[in-house]
Amino acid sequence: MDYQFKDIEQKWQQFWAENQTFKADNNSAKPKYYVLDMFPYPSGAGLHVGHPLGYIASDIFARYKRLRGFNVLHPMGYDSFGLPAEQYAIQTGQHPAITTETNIATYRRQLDQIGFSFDWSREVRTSSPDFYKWTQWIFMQLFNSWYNKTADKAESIDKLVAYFEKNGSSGINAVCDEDIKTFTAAEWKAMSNNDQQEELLKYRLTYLRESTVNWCAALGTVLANDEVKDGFSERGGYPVEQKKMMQWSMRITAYAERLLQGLDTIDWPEPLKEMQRNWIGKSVGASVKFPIEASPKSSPKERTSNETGNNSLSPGEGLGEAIEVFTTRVDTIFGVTFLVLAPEHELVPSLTTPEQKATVDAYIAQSKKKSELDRMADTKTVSGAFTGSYVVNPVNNERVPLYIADYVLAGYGTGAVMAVPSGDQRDYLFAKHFDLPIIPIIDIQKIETEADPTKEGTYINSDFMNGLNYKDGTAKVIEFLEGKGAGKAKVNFRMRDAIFGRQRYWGEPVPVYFKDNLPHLIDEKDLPLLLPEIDKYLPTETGEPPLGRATGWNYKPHPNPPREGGLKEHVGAYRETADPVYYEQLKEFSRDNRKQPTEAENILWQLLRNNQTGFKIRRQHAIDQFIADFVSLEKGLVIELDGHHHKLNKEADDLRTEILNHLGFDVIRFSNDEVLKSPEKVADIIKQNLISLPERKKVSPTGGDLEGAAFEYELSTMPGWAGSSFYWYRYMDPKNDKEFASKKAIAYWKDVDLYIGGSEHATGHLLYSRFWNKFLKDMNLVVEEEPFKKLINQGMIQGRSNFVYRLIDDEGRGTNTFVSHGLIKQYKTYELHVDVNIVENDILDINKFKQWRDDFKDAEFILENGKYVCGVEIEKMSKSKFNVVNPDDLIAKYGADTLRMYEMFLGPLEQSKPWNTNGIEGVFKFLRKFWKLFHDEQFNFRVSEDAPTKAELKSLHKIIRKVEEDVDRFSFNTSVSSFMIAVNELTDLKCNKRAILQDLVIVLSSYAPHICEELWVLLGKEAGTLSYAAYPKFNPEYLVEDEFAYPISINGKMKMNLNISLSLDPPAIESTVIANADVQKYLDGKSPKKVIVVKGRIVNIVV
RNA sequence: GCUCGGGUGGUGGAACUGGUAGACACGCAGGACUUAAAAUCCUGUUCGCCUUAAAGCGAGUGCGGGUUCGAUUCCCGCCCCGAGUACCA
Repeated sequence: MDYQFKDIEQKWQQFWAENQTFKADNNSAKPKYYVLDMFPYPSGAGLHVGHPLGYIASDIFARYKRLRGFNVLHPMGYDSFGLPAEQYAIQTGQHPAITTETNIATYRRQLDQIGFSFDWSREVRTSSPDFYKWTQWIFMQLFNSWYNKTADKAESIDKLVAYFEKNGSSGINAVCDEDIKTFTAAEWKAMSNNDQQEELLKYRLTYLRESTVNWCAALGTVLANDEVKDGFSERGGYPVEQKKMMQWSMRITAYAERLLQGLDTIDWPEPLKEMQRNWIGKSVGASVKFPIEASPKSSPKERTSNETGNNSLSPGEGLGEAIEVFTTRVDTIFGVTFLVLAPEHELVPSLTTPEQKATVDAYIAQSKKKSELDRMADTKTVSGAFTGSYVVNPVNNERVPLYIADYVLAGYGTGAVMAVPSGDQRDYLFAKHFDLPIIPIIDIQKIETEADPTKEGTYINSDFMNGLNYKDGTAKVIEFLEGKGAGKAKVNFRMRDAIFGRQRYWGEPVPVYFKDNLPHLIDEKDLPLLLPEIDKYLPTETGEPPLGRATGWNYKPHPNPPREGGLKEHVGAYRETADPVYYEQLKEFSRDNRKQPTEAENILWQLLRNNQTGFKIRRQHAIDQFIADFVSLEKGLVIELDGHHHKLNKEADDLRTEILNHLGFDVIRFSNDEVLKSPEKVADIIKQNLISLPERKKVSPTGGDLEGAAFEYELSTMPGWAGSSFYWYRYMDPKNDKEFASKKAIAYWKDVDLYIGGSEHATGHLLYSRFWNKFLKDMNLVVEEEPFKKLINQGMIQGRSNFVYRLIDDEGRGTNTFVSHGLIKQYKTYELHVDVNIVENDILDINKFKQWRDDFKDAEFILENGKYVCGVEIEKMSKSKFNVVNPDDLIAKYGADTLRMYEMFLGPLEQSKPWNTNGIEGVFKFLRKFWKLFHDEQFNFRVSEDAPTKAELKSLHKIIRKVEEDVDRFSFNTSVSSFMIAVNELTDLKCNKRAILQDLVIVLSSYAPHICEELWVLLGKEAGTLSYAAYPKFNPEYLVEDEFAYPISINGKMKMNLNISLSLDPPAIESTVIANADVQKYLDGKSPKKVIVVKGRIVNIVV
């Protein structure tokens, strides 16, 4: 039979699935090899031909490693939390879990038909509770840890507490917030528990703090720095503004240095490492304090210079009395002629003199108005304002005027710079603009037209530094500043702590509840904290995140220590945690209220009492800080009756409803009039409501009885990168419900040996993953410092768009006539994207075009040479450009083996390139040719048992070695070419010998697994054994030649080839060559000056 | 601006540590088979010149220079394309 790829591929895909051929074993004597792909977000659009590129490469590699005797872990899963499913949910009301499920099914189908050797028994999904349980668990470990700089690792927060108890805060060397308190051991012990918790939060590796965040109103969420590009959201391109919000953050900055150093130990593409280095942004310099001149309100003129000296504060006296700057050129400090603060700097208001207030306020207002983008685009215009205040230069006690300007960024360093106009171009321009002095401080500096940042030469105008060079000068000035307490050497990082909350629904809930406004972890036993159901995927009316809509979603802390005894246990739990005095008061109010019901209340009560609705209803019942008119605790329904005055009170009522919602109650309201008019109708509505409501899930403890206040959960969810920051460990032991992966599994698989994915994750996923990995290492939960030893970025596959050209008539309207690309210069036309699937080799299929869209039904064409030629452009592959090529179509036409090989054949894996289907025929022909080697003219399987010839063995062993070399350096495209060469050679040799073909099947099987499995069985082997066959051993003897056709060049120009025995030495070769008649002809009587002979390579004659 | 990639036929691309530039494939042209088409097979295909032909000559890896017997490969300067990043003090 001819090559029937459809049957063959289906058959083997089914076989692999049924026999779990690629299931990896956690117990194996074989060496391990972990090949990982960046798992996809399952989007609604499905896969296009760009997606599988990396998967094919990693699959070839994984299959190859199996042949080489490795125990290969090659899993796949889905990063299935994320925005698109949620946006879709907002538009359609479809639950994101359903959308996600559907999309995953499509992905799975598409992946399966490409024939990947994934171990599907290990599939993970970040959105499934048994996965995100561990995301939450790791979050808890981070919360329970702090970073000990002395030990240079994360440690348990208990250790910090123990230290505080013993030594107070002195001597602690931690990565923490800036506003930490200093206290003694006794003071610590005297603190209330809440105060202690508040202080500890400043040390925890994940913490809650008011931070400036990137707020994207359109998406309704904050975004991480890496999710913002040029002031717009990376997803969707919506504007992003800076906003202060209470936010969860991860103290990734604790790991800045280790993240930087680790880059030198891993085999990653240099550009990617460079991106991470830039992102971390380490700069070595010094921090210097410039004391603020006393009494900024008095006019500077009133003081003498003598006073200035006296008034200068001794540095380091405390915050607010000096301005701290960070500089990488502390050696230029004698050139400081002004200081500049960011307009947002917190000291600006207090340092602005009354005379300057109007100017400063105007400037701040103006710079606030400028969008982030304007601010970046407009780097030429100099702008700023004088505050009226002065600071003192600590090295020479000179008065230095203090300005604000938006070229200083609040977010970097201290938000303040010491300006040295002679050395910094921005400072130079600023000084020119405001007519400030420019002092040269290095002898060779040239500052007539611009700043000169040179480090060469020696210092001038620099007092004690005069005459010194850069290195000595820097050391000297730091020594001076340290002696005076005015500064010290400092390393600064650009990287900020990562914001860890999103005001979104479709993400991991944060396992935290609030008590007295302080966050507390839920009990580990209560993991996973499930994502609750909500009615709409939108923020609440009060602007809370969508989780605020969840009813009955509250945390009940476990009594501590646990006690037996039903209700009383819960009462006790509440009493420990809530304000008992207030609650008692509330209960009294309730009792009073019950005695004095309004008319409406009374009428309704008669219809609700004694389970008349089928449910127990209480009246005037205290819940949290409120008293509900009526309530069913069982169903969580609060019924409120509003008098007229309530209308005036709408805001307070809404708030109350909101809080009750948080506590798990639905609220329905009736007016007194409604009840008085038809009480039965109201009672019936209440009954219907009760029936339709589900049971309240969480029964919350309160005082008097079981119901009432419980603790609110955190309402943000985790960001998209949470689950992907450890998922590679979960694959090692995906079903484990005791640990995220067992110690044993981690000890065996250790880390990822090869990781393939796109470079778009450079500063997001790949940085966060390294951070979590280092943390897990510190906690002794994993064994390697770096998670991904070797990483390869596959290039982007761009789309190749085709265009047709529509003729424009005299009135400028589009006609229904289309002009071929070669002729468009002679006509007035405009271009239209045309579906690339109805274009072949840039020739439009006119019939398909007419069917493509209704309005083209009667299209006419102006052709060239009888054909309609389309225009071409390289663009991003996207639906709207009609240039998406779907792998399904190609598989249907050519099969998966052809697609796999063609994607590799396209060019080097790491290079970006446009997709072009033009060459795919060649690969398909190759596979048919390969198939034919095993078959006779009538397609009967026929393999000879004869001994192979030397030429056949040579072809085989060439390819054996080539594939070894190519796979090792991830050069898959060159292997494909070599396979073609091998098959061409064997076809020419008419080789159908088992001794050759059987090995060839093994070698090719990682690239084209289906056809090889089929031939393997035809060769009489057991089905399924090919994947674990031994890769043929390369024997160099088969490649040894007796002769070599030496290229003979004269003065470096190749003239001819000469067959010479390889046994000859260079001198013998030389004489053979010179003696040759043809060579003599070229020499034309001249005698050679010099002859270079490289054995087995070349002969070059110089004349 | 800075950092990192990359410029090779009509196209995708190959060429190991400096040693026959253009492998392999697409496309194109011509031919065979066929009533015809598809499929398949064969031949040619860097450019220019010369030639009936065989053959020959010259140029050529973005541009200009250098090192070398010999450079797509190494060095210097420049141009262009792509990616990342940006008042980072």
